[in-house]
Amino acid sequence: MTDNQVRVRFAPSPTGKLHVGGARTAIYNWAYARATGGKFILRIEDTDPTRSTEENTQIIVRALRWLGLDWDEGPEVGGPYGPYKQTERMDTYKAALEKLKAEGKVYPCFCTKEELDAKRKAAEEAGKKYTGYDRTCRNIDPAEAQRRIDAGEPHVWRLKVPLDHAPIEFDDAVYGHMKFPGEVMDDLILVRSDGSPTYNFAVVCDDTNMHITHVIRGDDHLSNTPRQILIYEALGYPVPTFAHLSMILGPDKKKLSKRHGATSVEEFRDQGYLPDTMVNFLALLGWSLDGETTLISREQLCKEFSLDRVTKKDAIFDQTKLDWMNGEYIQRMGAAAWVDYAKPWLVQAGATENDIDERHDWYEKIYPIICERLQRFDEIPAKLGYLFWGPEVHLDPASVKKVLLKANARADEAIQACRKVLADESIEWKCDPLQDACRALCEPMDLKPGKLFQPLRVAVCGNRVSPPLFESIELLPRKDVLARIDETYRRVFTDHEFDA
RNA sequence: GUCCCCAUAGUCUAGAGGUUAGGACGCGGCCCUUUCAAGGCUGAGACUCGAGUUCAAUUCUCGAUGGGGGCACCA
Repeated sequence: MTDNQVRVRFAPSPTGKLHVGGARTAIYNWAYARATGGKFILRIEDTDPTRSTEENTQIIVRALRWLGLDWDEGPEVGGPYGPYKQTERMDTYKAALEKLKAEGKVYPCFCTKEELDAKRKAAEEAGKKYTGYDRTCRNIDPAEAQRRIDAGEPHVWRLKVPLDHAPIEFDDAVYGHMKFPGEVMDDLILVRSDGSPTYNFAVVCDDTNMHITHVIRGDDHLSNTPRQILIYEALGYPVPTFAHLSMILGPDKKKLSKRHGATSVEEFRDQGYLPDTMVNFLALLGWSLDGETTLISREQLCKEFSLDRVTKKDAIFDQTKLDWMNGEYIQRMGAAAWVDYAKPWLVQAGATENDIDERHDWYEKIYPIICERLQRFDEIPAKLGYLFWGPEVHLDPASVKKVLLKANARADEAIQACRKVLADESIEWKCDPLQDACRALCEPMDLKPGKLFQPLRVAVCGNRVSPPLFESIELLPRKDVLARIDETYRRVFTDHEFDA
């Protein structure tokens, strides 16, 4: 390890999917490491056996990979300070506990969870403030304690917090100088009765052993920090720099949760947001480059990110802005990348994977007509389905009524006139010549362009709203276009299917 | 209850002891236009409140209010 090199970590607990708040924490850690030439470490905090699963670990790792984050040490890549899963580091916590035992800085506590819960409840009901553990077991005679341990009585190990400890102070890289009164710190549990370390204990051990220099994490840990500092002090370890990040809230200013809709990276991926969008959006939710920049590349982020421009204010997750941003990225991604990324949704629209692979060029021609009217990839089936109908047309009843059956619209005439032009094989099957030839009908027929083209649009695309008409026609085979027109004419004007 | 944090338009944010308080999303209007978009122009919209410091406070201090988080053998 190089002296003074920044070492940061993202330490998720695998109890669920990767939440966007966690994702932002990961991005900030990653960007900070990249901006400072430091190391970014991924550590899995799986000490809670009831909620942690290997499957969740994989989900989180996959989500981080999808976002395009890479770590220098951690699962899948290894590193000099492994293992990078807490359940595999039990011996290190045990060693730390032994050290504290030897120095008399911890004591065994035989109070059961039930007793503690009862005391807490009683205090609350009596209207008194609960001030933490009452230190009942702190004064048990050591010999007596040992006898009870030897007898197999369940016990936890608590930190013997120095009585009348001075206020605990530290400088947070985001919040500035922090000061917590020492007397509110109770003797927190370091090791549970099953021998496993608690979060606060494991984090301190790991961050020290992994030589973490900056702990960048959620604001919900701010109040834990003084407790952890107590542990650092007891262990005689150097205290890292802390940087706490504000929370991400839902539109109702409550902690972002399922009832607000999508909350996990995975869900946003499935809705058709690009990784670049997510990184950009999350990066700027609580950090700014200059107040002007709204679109920022990974490269720039990795170059310019700094902790001193992180805001302290909680941020509301605004999916409308995310939609806009994703649209911007779609417009910039280019045809080839678009086709590759759009594959699953194109298949939903009616394409087949084989066809996409074999006729990639054709699919790339869709991009120019759709890229500026797409914000999410999951809009593809609805917006591009008509390209995959073959000779059939799925007529939208409302569009038929508004455009084809509108009184005095002369839609039947318009359709037939356009059909004649489109059937003329002397006209090249290209957007411009076809469009020009159809447009030439306007004057002799005394029809405004809209009156001529909208009926055709419905007949070909099935809907009065669609991507550009003649660009679409060019993408379709002539026989299919004519078949659709014929079908529309028959159903609407001959069979009167939509009259009722 | 207690400890801690936060406070610029609906949202994300920039900002300085004296600014016409800047940008972006969204919203309104106009232009463009065969639909929808995109694009261009344009409009409305903010410093939570109350004291104090100061020639001057939205910016500094204190208080109030509002919002958030912690106080577990969860992380």
